[in-house]
Amino acid sequence: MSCACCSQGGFMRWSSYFIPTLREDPADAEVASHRLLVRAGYIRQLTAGVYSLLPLAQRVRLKIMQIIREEMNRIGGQEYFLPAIHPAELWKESGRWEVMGDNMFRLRDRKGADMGLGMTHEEVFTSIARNAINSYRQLPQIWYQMQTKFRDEARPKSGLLRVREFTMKDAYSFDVDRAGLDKSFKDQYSAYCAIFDRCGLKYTPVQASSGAMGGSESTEFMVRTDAGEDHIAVCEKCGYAANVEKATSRLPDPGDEDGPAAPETFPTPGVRTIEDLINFPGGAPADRQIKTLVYILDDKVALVLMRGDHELNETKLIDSTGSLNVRPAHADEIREALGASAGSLGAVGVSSSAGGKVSLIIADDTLKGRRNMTTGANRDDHHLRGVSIERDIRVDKWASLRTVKSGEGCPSCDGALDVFKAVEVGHIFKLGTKYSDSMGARVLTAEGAEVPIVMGSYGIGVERLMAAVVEFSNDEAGIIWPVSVAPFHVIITVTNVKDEALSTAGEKLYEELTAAGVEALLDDRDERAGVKFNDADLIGVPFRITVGKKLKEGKVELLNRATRKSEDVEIAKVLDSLRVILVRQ
RNA sequence: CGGGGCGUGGCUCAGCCCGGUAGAGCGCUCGGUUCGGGACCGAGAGGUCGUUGGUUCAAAUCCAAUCGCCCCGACCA
Repeated sequence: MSCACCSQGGFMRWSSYFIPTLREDPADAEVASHRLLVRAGYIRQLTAGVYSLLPLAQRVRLKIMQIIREEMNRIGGQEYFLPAIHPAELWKESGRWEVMGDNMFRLRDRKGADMGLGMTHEEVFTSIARNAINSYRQLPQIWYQMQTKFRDEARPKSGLLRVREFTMKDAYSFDVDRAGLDKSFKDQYSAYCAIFDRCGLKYTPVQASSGAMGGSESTEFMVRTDAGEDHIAVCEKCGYAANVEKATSRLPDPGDEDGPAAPETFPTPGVRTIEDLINFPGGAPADRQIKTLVYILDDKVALVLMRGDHELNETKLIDSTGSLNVRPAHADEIREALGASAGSLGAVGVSSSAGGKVSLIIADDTLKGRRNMTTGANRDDHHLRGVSIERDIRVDKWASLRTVKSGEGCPSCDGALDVFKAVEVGHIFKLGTKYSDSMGARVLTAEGAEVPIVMGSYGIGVERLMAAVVEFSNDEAGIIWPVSVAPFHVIITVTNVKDEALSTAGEKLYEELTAAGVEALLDDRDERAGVKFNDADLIGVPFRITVGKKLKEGKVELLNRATRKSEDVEIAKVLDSLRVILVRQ
C-alpha cells in the first residue's frame, strides 16, 4: 500500500498520463528488459548508455529507492546527498585519478582546474570523515546516499543493464577495528538480502573479485539471466557460489605416469594449436599438454602456464599478480621474448632471473605435480614431451588462473558446480584502510593510539535493479511487476468509455480505491478493449479490474497479471478483495 | 580500441546494386460504421533521406570524409 513518505498522488488517468507504448518492438533492443521497458513506455534513450526515465519508470525507481532507504535506515544508516562533481585533487590522493583511466568522465572548470564526475564516493565520504571524526567514540558510522554515478563505459549495452549514467545507492561503514567492520559488513549483507527479497527477486550472493576499488571479502549479489555479463558458479548441494573470476573447482587426479629422465624434443611441423597436437602422431591429449600464454603485465613479459584444455581467466591473473594493465603479448613481442612463435611456445629452460626477457612465470594450480607432459619447445615446429613441471620448469608463482566449467566438482563438498550467466545488482566488500591510509583518516583508540579508520563499501545499482526485476519477471505479453515495486497496484480498464454506465462505474471505483490508499491507474482512453488489455499486460501492473459486460450483474473482473487467473467480484467488494490480495503479496 | 551492421515522416521498414518528381504498414488528425484481446471505410497532415564535400545535366541511390547508433570481441563498480 502507499506510504506517506513516497506518496505519488495525482489523477492517474491514462488519457492524460504519459505512457507512450509502442506497438512494435524497438529495433535496437536485444534483451527482454530493454525491449519491454522501451516498448511499454518506461524509458527512452538519449545517447549511448544514457536513458531518460519516463513517469512509469520514475515511479518504479522511487519505490526501489524507498525500499533501499528503509533497509539502510533499519541498520543505522544515515542518508546524505553528495556532489557528483569532484575535484581531481581528491582522486589523486587516493590514487584513483590515474587508476580509473578512460572510465572516468573528466572536465575542466573555467579556471582550468581538473574535475571528475563521481564514479563512486569513497573519496568524498572519506574526506568528510577525516575532518570530522577523530575519536573511536564517534564510531561506528554508516553513511549512504543515492546519487547519479558516471562511468564512461567502453561499451554500454542492454538498455539499463550497462549504462554510463545511473543512480547508485552507495554506503560506507567506518569502524575503529576489523571486528567493527565485520559487524557492519554482516549488517549490510542482511540488509541487501532484505532489499532484494522485497523486490521479489531470486538472487545469489557470490564470492567475487574486488576490482579497481580494492578490498576483500567481496560479495556480489547476482540475478540469474542470460542478459547478464557475469558468469557465476554455484553448488546446489552446499551453497558454494562464486563469480568465475574467483571460483575454483575440484578436478579428478590425472594419474600421470613417470616419463623420461629429461624432456625430449620432437618435430611437429605445422602444429599450431592444442587441437593440432592432439591429432598429431606422437602428440598428446589436451589435458596432458601445457599451454604457454605470453602476457604483458604492466609492461613486463610474463609466461602464463595452463593445462591444454583449460581457459585462462584474466581477472584471476590480475588479482594474483596485482597488475593494473594486462594484455596478451603481440606476435613480435612473443618472438622477441622466446625466439619462437605462438604454437611452439614453452617454459622449459626459461628463467625469470636476471638478464632474461621474461620477468615472471606463473602457473595454474592444476598443473602442480604434473609429470610427463607435452609443451612447445620454443623452436618453431618443435615440441617437448616428457616434461615434469616441477623438475623442468622454474615456476615463480602458482595461482588459480583457470575458468571453471559447469559439471566440475565443487571445491567445498562432493557436489557439482553449475555455471550460468547473471547480472550483478549489488556489491559489498571490505575496504579496510585503503582509503583512510591514503587520505589520512585516523582516529584515536581508547588506548590513545592513532589508527586508520576501517572502512567498508556497499553499492546497489538502482536502474539496473529495475531492469533485473524485468528480466526476472516477464512473459510474451510484457512486464510482470511484483506489487512492491510496481508503478501501480492495479489498473482499472473500462472496456468502452462511451458507455456511460461503464465510465461512471470506473470513475467511482478509481476514486474509492485511491481514497483507500490503493495505487490505481484508470484506463479511460477511448480505445478498443483489446488495445487496452494488451497495453495493461505490457506495462505490467500486477492486477487489472475490468469494468465491462459483467457490470450488468453488479460485478467486475479481477485479473492477476502473473497467473492470468480472474474472478468476478461484486463491485462493492472489490476494495476488500484487493486489500486481502495486496497484503498477501 | 579491433571486427561487423545500420542511419529514409513519431515507430517498424522498403527504395540504393542498375542515378531521373520519396514509398508501405502502424501511429496521428477529421468524418462515419464498429466496440471484451492491437477493427473497418473515406478524407488528410507529416520527411533538409545523419552531416559535409565531391562526381554528374541530375544523387536517398555513386565516391570521400565525418558524426551517431546497434551487435560481437577487448575492457569494466
